[in-house]
Amino acid sequence: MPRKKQEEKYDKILEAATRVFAREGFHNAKIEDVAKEAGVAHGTVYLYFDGKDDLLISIFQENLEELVEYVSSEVEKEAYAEGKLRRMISLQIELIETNSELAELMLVEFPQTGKFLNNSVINDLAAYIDMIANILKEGVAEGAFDDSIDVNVVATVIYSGIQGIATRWILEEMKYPLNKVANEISEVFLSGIKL
Amino acid sequence: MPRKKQEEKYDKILEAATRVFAREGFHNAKIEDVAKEAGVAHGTVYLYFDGKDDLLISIFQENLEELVEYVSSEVEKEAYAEGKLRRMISLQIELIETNSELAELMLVEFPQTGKFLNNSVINDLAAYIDMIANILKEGVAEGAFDDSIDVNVVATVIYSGIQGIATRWILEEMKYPLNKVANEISEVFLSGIKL
Amino acid sequence: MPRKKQEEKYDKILEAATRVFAREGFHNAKIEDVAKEAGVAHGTVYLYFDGKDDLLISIFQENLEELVEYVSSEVEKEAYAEGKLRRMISLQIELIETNSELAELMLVEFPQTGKFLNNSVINDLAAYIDMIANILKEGVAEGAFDDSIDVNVVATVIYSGIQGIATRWILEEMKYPLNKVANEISEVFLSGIKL
Amino acid sequence: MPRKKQEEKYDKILEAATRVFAREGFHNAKIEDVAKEAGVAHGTVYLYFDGKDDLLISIFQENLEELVEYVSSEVEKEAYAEGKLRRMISLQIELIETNSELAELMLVEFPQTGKFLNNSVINDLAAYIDMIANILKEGVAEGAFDDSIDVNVVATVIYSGIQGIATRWILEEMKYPLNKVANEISEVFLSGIKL
DNA sequence: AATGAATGAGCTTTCATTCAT
DNA sequence: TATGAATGAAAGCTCATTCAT
Repeated sequence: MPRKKQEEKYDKILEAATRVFAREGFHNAKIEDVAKEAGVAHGTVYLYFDGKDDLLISIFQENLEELVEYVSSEVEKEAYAEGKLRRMISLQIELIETNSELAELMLVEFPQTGKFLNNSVINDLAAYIDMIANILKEGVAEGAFDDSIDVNVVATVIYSGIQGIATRWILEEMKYPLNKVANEISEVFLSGIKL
Repeated sequence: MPRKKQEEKYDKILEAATRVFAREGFHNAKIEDVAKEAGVAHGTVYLYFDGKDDLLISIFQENLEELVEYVSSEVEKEAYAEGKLRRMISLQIELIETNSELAELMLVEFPQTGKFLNNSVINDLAAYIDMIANILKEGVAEGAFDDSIDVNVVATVIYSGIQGIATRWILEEMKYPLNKVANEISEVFLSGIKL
Repeated sequence: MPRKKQEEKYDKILEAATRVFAREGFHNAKIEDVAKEAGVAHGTVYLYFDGKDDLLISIFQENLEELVEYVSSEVEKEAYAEGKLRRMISLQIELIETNSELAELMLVEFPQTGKFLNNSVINDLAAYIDMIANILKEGVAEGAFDDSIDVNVVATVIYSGIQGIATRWILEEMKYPLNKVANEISEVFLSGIKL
Repeated sequence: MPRKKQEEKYDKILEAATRVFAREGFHNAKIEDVAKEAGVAHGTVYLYFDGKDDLLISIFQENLEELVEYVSSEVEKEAYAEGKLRRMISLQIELIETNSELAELMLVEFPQTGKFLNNSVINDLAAYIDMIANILKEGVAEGAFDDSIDVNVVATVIYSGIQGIATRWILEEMKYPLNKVANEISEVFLSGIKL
């Protein structure tokens, strides 16, 4: 499997796959479609990836890692937990809006196919929720958040709330701007957990 | 007279399909599997349903309708919005736990396949969220809930939060009892919107 | 995999495969060709066989067994080893001539593909050579054959001599009648081992 | 000057192909494997050969020619037909044992693929059998061999007997030393045809 | 109504071959 | 000469669907 100079092509195929899988759904998508979208012959896809499954797993891995890193670093710019949580939520919403194909794959395709694939992806997802849980713990330590909450459950609810909003938005074909709701969500959750 | 027999078989196939689709995933599942699970020949499936897609749509429709009806009627037993919301949340969680295969289908398979299918299902889902939105409106009218909230967004967040918790629970293979979290969720959201 | 009433189709496909594999060579032959030759759709082949390999193995097994049985019983009609050996050789030659496609498969395709397949077939072949060795042993016991011969080596040489003659005959596209040489072969070997 | 280098690579590839084809079987072998075994890029193979088929044909031709020449010259060192035949048989066995990969290709792969290839190879094989037939003719002329034999049939049987022994030896994965059987074979055939 | 044998479109994947470098 | 990335024909196999019984 070539890499290096040819990372260019590797990336091109991966991006094409992201678009095609999001558009057609993983199972409906054909390798041929991905190849066409990437402007290569379908055989070329197999030079860079082990097959259709590997393509999907690679998309998840390449992007989740990057995402967690980016959001983590951004969030650290805020001094207090409340700010961190707001930042995280708006960042997340923003990313979904900017990168809706990837989001669609993550939110809509992943649950369906994830079960049958390598679960390193599940671990990456867990890392993301852990990040939220850590913000909540900080808030509790700061004395800003209610200490009776179960941080893991609430973290999951927050993650899921965003995910759900985004999923709905995607299924409703992105008819309205998503960023407006970031504040609304932040308010609901913050009122819900602030002392 | 044969009517009874027929409906019996219709239901048997539908239930078998629910189980098989949840277990294998819609795309991986074979009509043959569904037929075997239902104890009929695979040809028989086509006497009751138009095909694989119709089977999935039928599952969604039959159950969503029933669900909305049941939850609506239960919720009406409560006098105030807060009680209604608590009731709705715990009922929803309970149903997911009791009927995890159906829930899995709704939460995990639907988003993936729903897009490509008849969107009457999307309308049914919308009806469910509307029901939540109506509870919220009542709460605002009662003066119990913050009137600055956008009831549609919050309804979606609540719906999604539950959905998300459940999805995670399903993907983590139902390792812990779900009902414990119903209260936690109710508290978060109610604190978040109560005056 | 259906059987029973449909053994008819099972046989039809097996015979078609024998012809096609002999004609095209196992590796060059396409399932499609076999299906066409049998007058069925290519999918049907998979109802009766697990795949291309299974088709080849099945041909070997179905026929070798039958062959060993038939030749054994025929040979037993002779009282003495010399007669048995003559009978075996002429029978073998005759069968090859009558059933040249099968013979071709056995002699030409098997060695190439056999290595990579299930070796129950190799055992069946061994059974055949054992049968020859047993005739030789009888001859030695009768005092008719030279007791200094290694029966296993000679049995293999006899088997191979026939096989080789047949292979050559097949590769030269069956230009001359094979049965004429049966006697010649018998003479060579019998003179070679008779006292 | 580059001539030397070139021929070196030609030979290196040919030898690599012999090994790989014998090990994997012609159809299972990949040009990539041959190239790797020869220590060149797979594109390079096409600078020296027209393709996969040409590679196989070239192996046959290069080696058969050499073989016939070598055996002929060796055989001529014997004065009488009987000696020539013994010499030929033991030489043949020895060569097979020494050069088992090539032998495997000749004996196991050739019949399968030979049919579909250029038949100059078949002619070379015929030349080899002719050589045996000529020895037999000499023997008859010397008055040493039975003049009632059909020299062509017997030549083929002898050739095939050796071939068969060798094939069996190869398929049984060379578990026993082959040279022991050379004498045995010679005895059987010589007793069979000597007066 | 029920069956299940048969169909064949359509997919993934492999790999001999080409050709720009 | 040598390379190896790229190509795309070709093949095996699956399974939703049909339909004769």
